[in-house]
Amino acid sequence: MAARAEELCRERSVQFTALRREVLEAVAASERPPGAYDIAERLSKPGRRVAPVSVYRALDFLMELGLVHRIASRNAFVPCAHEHGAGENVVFLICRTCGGIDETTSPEVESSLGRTLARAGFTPAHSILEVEGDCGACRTRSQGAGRAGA
Amino acid sequence: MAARAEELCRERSVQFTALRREVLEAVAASERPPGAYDIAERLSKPGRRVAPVSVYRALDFLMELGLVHRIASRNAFVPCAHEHGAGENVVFLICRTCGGIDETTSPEVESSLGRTLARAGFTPAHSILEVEGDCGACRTRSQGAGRAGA
DNA sequence: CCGGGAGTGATACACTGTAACAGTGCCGAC
DNA sequence: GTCGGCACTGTTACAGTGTATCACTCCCGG
Repeated sequence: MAARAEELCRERSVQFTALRREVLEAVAASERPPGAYDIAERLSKPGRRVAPVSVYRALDFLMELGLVHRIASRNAFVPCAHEHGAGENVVFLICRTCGGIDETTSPEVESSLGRTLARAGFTPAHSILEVEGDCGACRTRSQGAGRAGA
Repeated sequence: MAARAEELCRERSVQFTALRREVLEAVAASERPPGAYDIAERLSKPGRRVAPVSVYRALDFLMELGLVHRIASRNAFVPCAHEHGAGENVVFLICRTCGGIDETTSPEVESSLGRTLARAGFTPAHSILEVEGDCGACRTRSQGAGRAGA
């Protein structure tokens, strides 16, 4: 993850600083997509306080690079699971049971959305597609209940 | 707008109170999609203060009925422009120039999204699709500039 | 009259995000 | 080497968004 970030930063001649790496790692390491304040708390230790505003700046930077996505419906952040550049359409699958967020792309959705927008005379710059529901793992787990081992 | 709301409330045996009507009308009357605090301010007059919390309650109620939608990327609310019930998929077109938000539906997008989700083993409960860009009116206006009359 | 539920008012608070300014370190110009 | 500029981070303060909690009213049925 950090390796790709470094590469991207070299390409664009921007700095991949320690704080930015730490924020990226914090996002990547979290079970559930953390909020900015969660990240700030996580990075703060006795003797070193990371303010939310610093986290926001790092997150903005990482989002610019497409390394992190923002989940608008949750005010949370997820590491980008693919290697798409910024600007590509992503579908976020938000599990309301486990709280996990998966990411997928769909050329099919993208093209049909493109047609719909064209029909409406709308020029898209950027879109958000978030679906809340139940992920396969959680559904299986709840159906196989009663003996839902470990 | 209010007529349809009253009908819906009768059907479901819930109350369409004065406050709820006022909030609905405030949302419908706004040029730009207002935030909850905007609505609260709008409904407050000397001698009568409507607290944001009351507005939120009314908005929750109205969203339940599908009369109002929440724009997650803007923390704003729009009146529902269609007569779909809750649960139907809607695409929001957010113009970054005029700030207006248009609403459309697309069975095409809906079905392709459905297939994508099925492929991912994900059971959707509810989805958010918001596109930011330029609406036709604004694009025309900026291109026809220089003589952009009234 | 009494009890209970729905709705609202009011206050306080938690959470999310931004503005503004100061300090630091790096790097090129001189 | 020193100066000045730039990018980055720290710090404080604040604006904006949303929720918890309790009190009160109103209505309605017993």
